[in-house]
Order: sequence, then C-alpha cells, then structure tokens
Amino acid sequence: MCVMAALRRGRPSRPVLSVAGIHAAALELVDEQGAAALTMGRLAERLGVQAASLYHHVVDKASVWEGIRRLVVAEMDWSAFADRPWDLALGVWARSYRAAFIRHVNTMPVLYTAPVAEPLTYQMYQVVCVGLAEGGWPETSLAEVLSAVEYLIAGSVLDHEALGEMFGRAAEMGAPLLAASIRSRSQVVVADRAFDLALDGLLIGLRAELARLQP
Amino acid sequence: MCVMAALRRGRPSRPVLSVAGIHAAALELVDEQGAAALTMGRLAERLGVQAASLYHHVVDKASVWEGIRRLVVAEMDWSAFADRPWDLALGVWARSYRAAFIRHVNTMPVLYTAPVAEPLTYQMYQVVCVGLAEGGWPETSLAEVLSAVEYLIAGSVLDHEALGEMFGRAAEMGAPLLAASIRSRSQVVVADRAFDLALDGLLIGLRAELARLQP
DNA sequence: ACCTGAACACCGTTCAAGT
DNA sequence: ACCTGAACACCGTTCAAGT
Repeated sequence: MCVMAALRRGRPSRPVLSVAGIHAAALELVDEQGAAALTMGRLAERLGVQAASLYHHVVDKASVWEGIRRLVVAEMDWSAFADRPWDLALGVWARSYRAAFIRHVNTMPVLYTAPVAEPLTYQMYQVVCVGLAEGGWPETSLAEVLSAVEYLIAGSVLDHEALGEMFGRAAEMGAPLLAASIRSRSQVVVADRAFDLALDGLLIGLRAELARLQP
Repeated sequence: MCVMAALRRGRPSRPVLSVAGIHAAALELVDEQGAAALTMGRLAERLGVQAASLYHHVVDKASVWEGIRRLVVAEMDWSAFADRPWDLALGVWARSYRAAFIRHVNTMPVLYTAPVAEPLTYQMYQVVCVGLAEGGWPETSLAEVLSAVEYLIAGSVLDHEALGEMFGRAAEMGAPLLAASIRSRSQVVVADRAFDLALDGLLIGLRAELARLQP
C-alpha cells in the first residue's frame, strides 16, 4: 500500500491508469475478497481514483471480467498440443487449467457462466481443437470432449476449494453424514489424487471412444 | 395475466402474498428471463405489489434463492435409495437431478455456487449418503462420490443447454473449429445419449473403486 | 487525452404511516 | 399482520467541466 496524493481536477501530467493495471487490480480484488467485491467503485478506490475514471480505459464492467479471464487463461499451458499426442497434451492442459483455477477459485462462478468474449481464450480452444482433430477426433465430437474435460476440472476445483463453504450448514440441517464426510476428506492431497484418478479415467474412456469412432 | 386493482394504503382484507407464491413467481421469472432478471423490484411487480412488501414474507433475496432451490430439488427423485442397490439408486437420482436442472437451467449459475441453506436439500443428501454408506462406501468417500455425480450432471446440462451461448463468438474470434463443432453437435438426442454413456461409465468406475476399497 | 464531480436509473433493504 | 410510500446506501454508467 502506498499513500498517494489526491488527484486534482483536470488531466494528470502522466496517466495514472492503464488497461493492464485495471485488470490486474481487478483480479487481485476478486482473489482476495470474492466475485461480489468487484464493483467499479471499490476497484477505483484500490487504484486511487474515481469510479468514473475507469471508463476512460474500459468500456464496461463485463469487459473487466473478460480481462480477468485473459489473466487466468494466460496461466494455462496448451503448448503440448504443438508436438505431443492428443491424449498426453490434453492431460498437460487439463492439469494446468485446474492449477490456474485453484489459484483463482473466486473467479469461477463468473468465468464459468458469462459468455466468453476474449480472444486469447478462443485462441487456446482453437489450438486444443486442432490438436484433437489431428489426433483423429471428428469435428462433431470436439465440443463434447472439451466440455467433459472442463467440467471435470470445475467439479474438482470446487471439490478442492469450495465444498466446505457450499455445504457448511450440513451438520445443523439434517445431513450429518455429508458433514462428517466433508470433514474427514479435508486433506488437499486427497482431492489432488482424486483428480489424477478421474482424469486418467476420462482419458482411458476417451481413447476407447475414439477407437470406436474410427475402426 | 389478470388485471388487478391497485392496492390501497393499509393492510389488505386478505393477504395478497405468501412465501410459496413468492418462491414460485421467482422461479418463473428466472426460468423465463435468467438469473439476473430476479430483482426484488421485478419480482414484486410480477406479484402486483411493492418491493418493500416482499420483506413481510421473506428475510432477504438470498432466502428467495433458497426457496427456488427447494422447488428444483423437489423435482428430483431419491426414493430409490430406500430399497434398491446403491448403484441403481444413484443412477435414478442422477437422471432425475439432470432432468430437473434441464428444466431450470437459468438457476444453475447461482444454485451451484451459493452456499446451501435449505433443509430439503440437506435431507436429500442425507438419504443419498445413507444409501451409499449402506452400500458399503466408507464415510471418507461419500463427498467425493457425490461431487463426481453432481459435476458430471453440471457438465452435461451446460453442454445440453448453454454451450452455444457460452461460446457464441467462437467463429468471429479465431476458434472456427470450436464453432463448427458446436453447430454440428446441436441435436438434443446426442447430449442425452452422451449423458447416459458417461453416467454408465461413472457407475462402472465407482463399482470398481468400491471393490478395491473393501476386498 | 484523462481526471473529477455531479447526475441518472436501478438495486436491496429499512421503517414509519396507514388499515 | 400486511400493505404503501419515502428514504438510505450502494450500484453501473454518462457527461460536462477542468487541465
């Protein structure tokens, strides 16, 4: 935290805001305080500025969320699709995808439901789709393979990070077994191993399905 | 739609609102216009009443969402856990769970991320957990079995209903393969069959895992 | 071009006034 | 007890005024 002089009325001698800085501050805010804490007012406050000033750099709040999406996607690794077999590359991508969302769980409710309007994200999907297609997958199956992987990840991340919060009132509200199970399950290692198992299982299933599709 | 006389200032001779009526109207609103359309103002309007009046019956907006959760959960079928083997009951429950959320897709973003504070939902989980435990599953695995099933469902429902909206700009933003795949995949029947296959696969995996756990 | 301050419509919520 | 109308703090967004 730095103390900053209040800005005077007119244009500052050097710009105090930038698109990248706004997006970075927004992600920080969401990481620290959750998706609901991201308001234009609080984001501006964190940047030492008025809410209205943000609109000189971003068109609206939805575009701030797409900036956040870019930062999270940029942490993923889809490079293996360039030169490795599709199943191996899919495994590398899925693990990095999961790791990125574990670092930024609070972004999930929004990023998993808002329409994607962010070029880097589409670039990533294009590379993944090309890799799968070159691996022999028919066009009609690509979207389904992707959603299978993505929602396995979503489930795993929420299981890893949010299950306790989601079902926090299980004990007092008539679900003692669920409460006990969540309590006893709480080591991170378990969730990680469960993901590895589930991903390996999915990859086995996908290889079998592909063999069935192209005899 | 019925034309209603504007209400006068004081207490009406017969109550015009009820908790059940508010929850039902809220679910209708979300089904028709999406989660963002649920505001206390628009909900009140639909009920022919002022927003402030709602607070005589519900404590806050979050409790309205929990009322919606109850209505969706009430459409699910967990009766088979009473007298059928755990894997069969899990299959029946999962299919009814999926069908309920397909009828109410717009509720998913909120219901899947907001903490559960609704007794019927916990009752359902308790019955499911008891059924699994009686089937031989150790307490430590219950939460993971549940999340595996739930996120398979989430993935399938979003694939079924929302993939086109989510990736609507794929074609113009550099992901032509993804766009083509979503277009070519669009028959509902495919998504249904894919879910049946995936669920059967998951059940096979779970039976194997249970056998490994209790030799 | 890039900031402020004031304004707008809307949001969830509270509460005194009225029957 | 149960509705209205007025009020509150907050929200996203616009825009004229200022440098």
